[in-house]
Parts: sequence; C-alpha cells; structure tokens
Amino acid sequence: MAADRTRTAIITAAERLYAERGFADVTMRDIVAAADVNLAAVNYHFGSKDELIAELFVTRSIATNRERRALVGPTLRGCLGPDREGSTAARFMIRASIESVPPIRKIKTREVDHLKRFAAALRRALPDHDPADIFWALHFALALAHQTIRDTERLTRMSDGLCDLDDVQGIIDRVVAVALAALTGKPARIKTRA
Amino acid sequence: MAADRTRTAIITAAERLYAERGFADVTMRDIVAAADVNLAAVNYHFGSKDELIAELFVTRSIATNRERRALVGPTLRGCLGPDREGSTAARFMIRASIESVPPIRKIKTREVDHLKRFAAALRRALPDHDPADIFWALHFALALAHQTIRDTERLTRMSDGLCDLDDVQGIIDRVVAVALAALTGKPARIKTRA
DNA sequence: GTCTATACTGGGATAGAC
DNA sequence: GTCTATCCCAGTATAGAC
Repeated sequence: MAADRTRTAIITAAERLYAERGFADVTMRDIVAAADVNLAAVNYHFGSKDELIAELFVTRSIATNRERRALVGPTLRGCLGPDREGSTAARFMIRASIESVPPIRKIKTREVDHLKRFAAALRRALPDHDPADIFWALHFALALAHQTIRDTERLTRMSDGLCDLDDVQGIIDRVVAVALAALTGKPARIKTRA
Repeated sequence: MAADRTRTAIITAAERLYAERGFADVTMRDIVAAADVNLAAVNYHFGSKDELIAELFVTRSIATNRERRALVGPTLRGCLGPDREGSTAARFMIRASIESVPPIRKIKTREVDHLKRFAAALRRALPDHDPADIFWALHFALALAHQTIRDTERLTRMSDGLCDLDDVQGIIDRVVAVALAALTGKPARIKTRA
C-alpha cells in the first residue's frame, strides 16, 4: 500500500522531470527530491535508473501502440501541434524520440511485434506486392513520422520558419502521402492549402 | 609540435574507441589510456569531453558535407553495405547517427547552412514548386536516409531478415524514389530486382 | 516487505607544481 | 604544455530501522 505510493511517486516525478528537462539533465537525486522519497527507493523498486526509464517508456508505449492502428497519426498528433505542451506523457515520449537514451533504444529495436502485426495486415490488403517492398514502405513511413518529430527544430531553421509545424493535420497529410507513394507507387503530390 | 602529437593521438584514439564501442561505453580514462597521454590533456586541448566529441563530429561532417552533393548517396554508401566495417570514420558517423549524444545533437540542429544551399539549388531547379513543399521534401529525404541507417536492426527484425541491408545501391534507389515522389509528385514505384 | 542513512565506486573537471 | 593530485557529483550497494 505504502509501497505503491512510493513507486507511483517516483514514476510520476520521473516522467515529469524527464519530460521537462530531458534525460541528460535529470539525476536520480533530482527525482527522489521531487518525489520526496529516499534515494535508495529507486533501486529498491526498479533495480536501476535505466530500468526506471525502461518502465516509463514501456508503459507509455503500450498506451501509444494500442491507439496506433493508423500507425503514424496518433503519434504525430500527440507530439506536434500548438497544444503539444499539454500532456506530460506526450512530452516524455517526445524526449524519448529525440534523446534516444540506451535503455529506450534497446526496447525499440527489440520490440517489433506490433509492427509485424501491422505489416501482416498490409500484406493481406496488398497480396500482389512483394513482401519486402511492404516492409520497406512501412520502414519509410515510420522514418518519416519519427524524424519529423525529432527534427522539427532543424526544419524550422532550414526553412526560416516557412514550414508550419503547428498545422498537424497538414503534416499528417504530407507524411501519409509520401508513405502511400512508397507503398503503392501512386503519386505523392500534396494537396496545397490556401 | 609535441602538443600537436598529443592532440592528434587523442583524436585518433577517441574516434576509434567511439566507433568500436559507442559513446556510452567509452570513458575519458579509456581514451587517454589508448592514446598514452595524461588524463588532463583532454581538458587542456579540448576543454571537455563534450567538446572533444563535437570536434570529432564537426571534422567528419565537413568531410561528409563536402561530398554531399547528392545529399543522401554518400552517407548511405558510407554507412551501409557489407564493407561498412572498413572505415573508422564511417563507423564513428554511424555511432553519431544512432546514439545522438547531446553535443552532436546540438550541432546537427544548429548547422543547417549546407542544407539551405541544397534547398536553394532545388528552388532554382523547380521554380514552379511551393518553397515550403521543397523544404518538406528535403526534410523527408533526410529523414528516410537517416532513419534507414539508424533503424537497420529494427527493419531486419521486423522483416525477419527479408529486407536486404547489404544491397546498398538498391537501398539508395528506394530512398531516392520515395524522396523524388515527395518532391515532384511522380510515382515512386521501386524497380524490383531479380 | 519498505524504507532510510550512509558508504562505495567511477566518471569528468580543475588547481597548481613542474 | 604536461602531469599529479584532488575535487565533486553521478549511480549503486548495503546495513539496519521500522
């Protein structure tokens, strides 16, 4: 009971601090201070700092993957747009995308089941396609979505602010158009907006 | 003279160790042991560990960007393929792509001049295109190349080895096809190989 | 079973001797 | 310019209180 309270306090504080300041800047001593628990409690409940981060990431990933049926839409919607500052969970996942700390990197490369399920659905939907092409297209679609989140600042700089990162639906349209082009060979022209 | 020798020894050892074992695993003490110089020499010559990493990355980036006229080809060729183990420089740059350590991340988002030059050339070549579309296409092209290097292992796992990461020319063809689709709205179908 | 205080190890940085 | 000694702070381990 009390154990649960400590565990939860650590998780809540850690997620918030990592979301706000990034992985590189937040120490375990910062976390336990914010959670108002003892330093050793982290190792007692989670084993190590990396396992705490892994647990945070896995918990959020399960939530994300459950809503991931459109693959890239939910992620982009959660991570971009003017109200992206709202959710601590979303900001934590943005950090996880950008900073790619070792424990999270490991999980990402190991856990591919949900992607395999997605690929299987695509293969059923497109029986004429070379399976390798489908995997490549899926890989490219994920790359587009992920790097768009990751490199928003670079895109803003390179375009001198011309590209509108707040138009989330427009970005999703672009990503989906290019991903579809990769998949089906259909034209990828973006419907230009007024 | 002797100063130069020390500096060079540090740089050489650091690049090799980072390339072999990644940023997370290599300490300054490892580097000075390999370079056979004193621990304090790193701080004296480079200021800090992060600045040493930054210097390594900038040096390699200048070399890469100079040959970057085709934007993604040289990078992919350097980072993929069966002989990718050959060059320490290439392996260092792969590490830099995958692990995205803070000093390198900062440089990447700040230094966009070479991309601006590339975008300017594209705008001259495609005067009818919306400039924002061109920036987006460039952003997507970089995303495809970068994540393809970054997530090779995930792609291999997800496709159960079906996607051939050793066929570098085939990969470049795929990336270019999709990037072109993003840019011109032309079909992106991949020429399937025998 | 939970939690605390505290000690340990190893990392990067720095002051000052040479 | 170089080296030694030392400092500070990080994550971790442990002994023992409750």
